Amino acid sequence: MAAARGQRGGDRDVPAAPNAAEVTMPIPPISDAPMQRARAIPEAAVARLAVYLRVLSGMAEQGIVTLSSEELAAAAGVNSAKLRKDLSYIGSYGTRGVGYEVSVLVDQIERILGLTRSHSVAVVGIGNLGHALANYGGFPSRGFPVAALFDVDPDLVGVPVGGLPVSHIDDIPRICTEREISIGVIATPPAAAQAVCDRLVAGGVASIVNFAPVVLQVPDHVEVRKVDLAVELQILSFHVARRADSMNVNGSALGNVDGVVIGR
Amino acid sequence: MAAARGQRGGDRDVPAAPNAAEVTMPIPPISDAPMQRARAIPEAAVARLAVYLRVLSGMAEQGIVTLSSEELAAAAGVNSAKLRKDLSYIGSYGTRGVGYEVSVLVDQIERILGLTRSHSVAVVGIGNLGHALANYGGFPSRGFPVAALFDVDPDLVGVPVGGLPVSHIDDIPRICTEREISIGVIATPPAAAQAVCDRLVAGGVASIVNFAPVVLQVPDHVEVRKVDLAVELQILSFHVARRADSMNVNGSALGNVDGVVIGR
DNA sequence: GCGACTTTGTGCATTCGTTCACAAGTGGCT
DNA sequence: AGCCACTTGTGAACGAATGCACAAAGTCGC
Ligand SMILES: NC(=O)c1ccc[n+]([C@@H]2O[C@H](COP(=O)([O-])OP(=O)(O)OC[C@H]3O[C@@H](n4cnc5c(N)ncnc54)[C@H](O)[C@@H]3O)[C@@H](O)[C@H]2O)c1
Ligand SMILES: NC(=O)c1ccc[n+]([C@@H]2O[C@H](COP(=O)([O-])OP(=O)(O)OC[C@H]3O[C@@H](n4cnc5c(N)ncnc54)[C@H](O)[C@@H]3O)[C@@H](O)[C@H]2O)c1
Repeated sequence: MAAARGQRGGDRDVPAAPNAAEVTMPIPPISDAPMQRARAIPEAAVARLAVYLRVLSGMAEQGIVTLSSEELAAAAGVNSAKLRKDLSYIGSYGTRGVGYEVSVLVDQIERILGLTRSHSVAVVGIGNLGHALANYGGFPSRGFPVAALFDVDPDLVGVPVGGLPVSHIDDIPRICTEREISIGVIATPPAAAQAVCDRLVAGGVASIVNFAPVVLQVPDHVEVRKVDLAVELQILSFHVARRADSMNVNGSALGNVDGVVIGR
Repeated sequence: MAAARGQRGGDRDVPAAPNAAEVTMPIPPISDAPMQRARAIPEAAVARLAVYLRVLSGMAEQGIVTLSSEELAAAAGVNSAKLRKDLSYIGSYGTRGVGYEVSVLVDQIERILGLTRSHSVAVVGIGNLGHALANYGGFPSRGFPVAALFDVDPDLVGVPVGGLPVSHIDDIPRICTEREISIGVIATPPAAAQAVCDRLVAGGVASIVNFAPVVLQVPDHVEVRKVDLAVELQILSFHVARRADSMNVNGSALGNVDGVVIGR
């Protein structure tokens, strides 16, 4: 039964077709090519642009006015060629022989990332994690005001968290529509995540960040980014194991109990 | 001054060389090829294996014994060809015409991910997020016991959180070495992250998960996975803006105020 | 035992992303 | 005015990851 697909942000992977239809165009043989179909920015580049933006904001605060791709690249932890190519996707805002003006880059990246308008966020599941998210000041200050909180627990409903009262999950569709929520954050136990996700979608939310360790099934027009701590830890574990293996010239993997890892 | 690189997990990107030296081997012309040098598993596949593992664990609990690549792929939200290729990196454990045995896959994936031994975790920065992490039961139960907590705040030092007393950050190197911490989780304010990271590295920690919105500079042998909420939100914002743009056949982007997005 | 059917495992083409390396601009200095 | 040092922007080569499609390998019913 071909089950719904969706689930954009695999983990550290960059899925291909965003919308299926419309983006790919298998048979464009003759036809008129009207305009260059808004050059696509590689998914991976978008993620890095967000990082550049933060680094640049920090630099702006330090009063830095101009910098070279080499400097920005070092600060962002990437290769300078990659950085220049990333920036080239959004236009040509540098000056050869000089570098980039910080404020110009900030403006342009914000424009591309759609940060010129703010995007209201709803957090669902006000437990340990949900509390942390609701109280976190870093979102509102960056154009992502937390405009709704939801939980199923009657003891929580009505209680203000981070200055905003918690609503009941039954009201998700109505309130999300009313408050024009554009991003939903799921921080419920795994078992509840799919149901919560469905309600968010019913409320018109097309962008979701999911902290629950489950794979959400969503319609095509909805984008899900997964944040999965357990997966992160397991990836690290994999690399640790790998490193240990490659040192295993003489076997005895289990004998190696004195866990000091290269002390430095 | 070539500044330190490092910073493994860009975001949604899959950096190439894990260890630089040792992994690639430019000139293996004649020489004896003893064994096939542990075929490399693509970085992106590793992340998915962790997801398959969780899905499989869930299935095992439901009493499912056998399943096909198609079924597992649907449950994990990926294409079945990709799933089979991912599994093929770790060996051939399926039966043609039948499928895979859940318990076999679970064992094999755990083996590959290095989950046969447990990896002690230290959390640094016991604030909102740190508390949530320290109290979270999902890590210990999956082979990642939280074995140390650190903070700079004197009021917190000594206080037990999730059953474990908080230690002072000055003791990071000593305690990490003593307790054989293999993974460090940074949940401090951004300004403190680099210093904390340095101490973890000094304590022999070679794997780090960083929640602070800063780019950490680490030596080559240390792997950093970044978890960056703000970046996730901005990526979603980008796609929202993009969708809005592509609908803009007749302009008036700002006029579209009745946020209902295809309600469904 | 045999043939029909199912599902794996993988070679291959393709698409996506990174890196190299250099021509083309820019500003400053003489 | 001309030259030089510097830095961008990008074409092109490379490499990684994805998806297709099918042969190989197995099961099941008879
Ligand atoms: N706490 C962490 O550090 C951490 C780390 C990684 C992943 N996670 C994941 O994040 C999620 C939340 O974790 P947590 O530690 O905050 O859990 P928690 O148990 O503290 O909080 C869960 C909250 O969700 C609410 N809830 C339960 N069912 C609900 C429903 N149907 N609709 C709405 N709300 C509902 C509960 O009332 C509770 O307030 C879990 O899926 C967990 O696996 C948490
Ligand atoms: N809370 C969230 O939902 C959230 C979301 C995304 C990112 N983050 C990031 O995670 C980090 C932690 O967020 P938070 O909300 O828990 O912040 P918080 O202010 O609640 O907690 C920070 C903790 O770090 C401690 N600390 C300060 N300096 C330290 C140092 N030098 N060494 C060790 N500990 C130190 C503080 O005492 C405090 O306990 C921040 O970098 C934040 O940007 C948080």
